[in-house]
Amino acid sequence: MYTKNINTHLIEIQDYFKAAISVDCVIFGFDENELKVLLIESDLKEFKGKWSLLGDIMHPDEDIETAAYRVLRERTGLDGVYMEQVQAFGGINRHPAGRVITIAYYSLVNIQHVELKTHSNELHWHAVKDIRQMAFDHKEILGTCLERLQHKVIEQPVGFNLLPKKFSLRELQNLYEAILDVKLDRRNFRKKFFAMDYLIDLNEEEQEVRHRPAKLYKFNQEKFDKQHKKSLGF
Amino acid sequence: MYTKNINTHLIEIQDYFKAAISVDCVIFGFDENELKVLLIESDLKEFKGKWSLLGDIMHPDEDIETAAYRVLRERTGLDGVYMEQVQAFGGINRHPAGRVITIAYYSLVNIQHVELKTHSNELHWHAVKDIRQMAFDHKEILGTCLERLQHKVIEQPVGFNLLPKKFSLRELQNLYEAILDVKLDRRNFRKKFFAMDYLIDLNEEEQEVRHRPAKLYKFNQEKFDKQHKKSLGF
DNA sequence: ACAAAAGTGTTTGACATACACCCATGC
DNA sequence: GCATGGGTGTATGTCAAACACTTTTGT
Repeated sequence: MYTKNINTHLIEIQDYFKAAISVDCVIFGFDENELKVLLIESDLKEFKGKWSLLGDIMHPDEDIETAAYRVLRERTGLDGVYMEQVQAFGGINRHPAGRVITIAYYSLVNIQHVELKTHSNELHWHAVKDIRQMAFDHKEILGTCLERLQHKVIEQPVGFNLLPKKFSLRELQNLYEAILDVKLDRRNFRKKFFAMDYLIDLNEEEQEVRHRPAKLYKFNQEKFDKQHKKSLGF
Repeated sequence: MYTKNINTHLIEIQDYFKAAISVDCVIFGFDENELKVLLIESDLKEFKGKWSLLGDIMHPDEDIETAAYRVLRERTGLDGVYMEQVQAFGGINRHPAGRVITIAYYSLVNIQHVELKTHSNELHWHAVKDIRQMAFDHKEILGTCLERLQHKVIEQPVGFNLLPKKFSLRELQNLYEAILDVKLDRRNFRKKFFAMDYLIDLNEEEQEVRHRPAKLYKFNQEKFDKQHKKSLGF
């Protein structure tokens, strides 16, 4: 028995250059105390009326991550935001047009910074927990990305990317409760974040609330980056 | 500005079906108290004498995971072993033959069960920590897979897949020390595993050691599966 | 008897959990 | 003054870390 191997035998490859690669972006936002995701209405007849992730075919001259950032930029106008590759999805019949393998990314954006392009009125933010059906295998992709985010957010303070620069501890807690779908104890939550020591007290307060205003903080990104570099052994 | 989107606009896709998808398997084994990985010598002129992961082009009629299992089976004769997708690698020039996106998997095998095929004398087990250079971007892929394994092994007891059915606690500890590249306290390690309660005492002992023989255990896979199902909400 | 590794318990500190009251503001 | 959420501390349990001596076997 002879085993073909792309890494050792080149000649036979050309027959195989027939697949398409796409990227699909799970763009998370946070608003009204809910985790949201940006979706577009599919206009494929196969998925009429269903919602779809934002994706595109990867161009021949860009690498995968570049394609994912391009999709994000084209749809939200944002650049340089938090993004992480999750995994590839490649079921044989996942796309009606042929064999399309998609690489899923999720990104965390400040929903206030997103200005939906005027030509994109078919774009909408959806509460993640209310989503029932989606086009393609996008429900599965969304589920996998959400799980990854849940894991990530308890390991590293990436949640700040979903918040405005200035935020109260209540907002931060609401965020974590929305992502993890749990209720958290307020005092213990505060203790944990103060102990982490990534919060900078801005000596400002909430405005226009009809109760005692909360103090505002910002995330100490520089300190986090520095400490994280260290832990990576640089 | 108009944004092409594979999920909504089909007509333009055909131009893009020109990429190849491959799978690359990081096949981990454990022997002589070292974490090993199964590699093949590359015979591409570009990578003469360099070592390469085991991979192959995905066939048009199989999904990605099937392709990965096929590579594993063809190279090791093994089936149904532990495997996990890690992520896609798709740098523009990562493959000399053209645009090849590869999906990386790692798998954990009992190295004693692997019978290297006779036609595969170019296959060798390498100690992970001794590997310097590899063909393609395989060093990066290996590194990413190792990190994923390190994460996984502290969350779930997947390490058993690397050991013989019967093992001593010393072997188990050596395994964890090799994977995580740390020294562990023997008493705390034993405590932790006994507390997990996934070890079945076989009432057998090591043979032919020139010191007090250790007791042998096996992993209670059924119990683990049952508890894990529960935690997934089934 | 000696070498070599197996086996075992206790103490300590750190961290997560649970829980209730006073405070500042707008109305 | 009342409704609303902001802000705080303590007690308890759980878990990880540190640490040294006895036991069993082969030679």
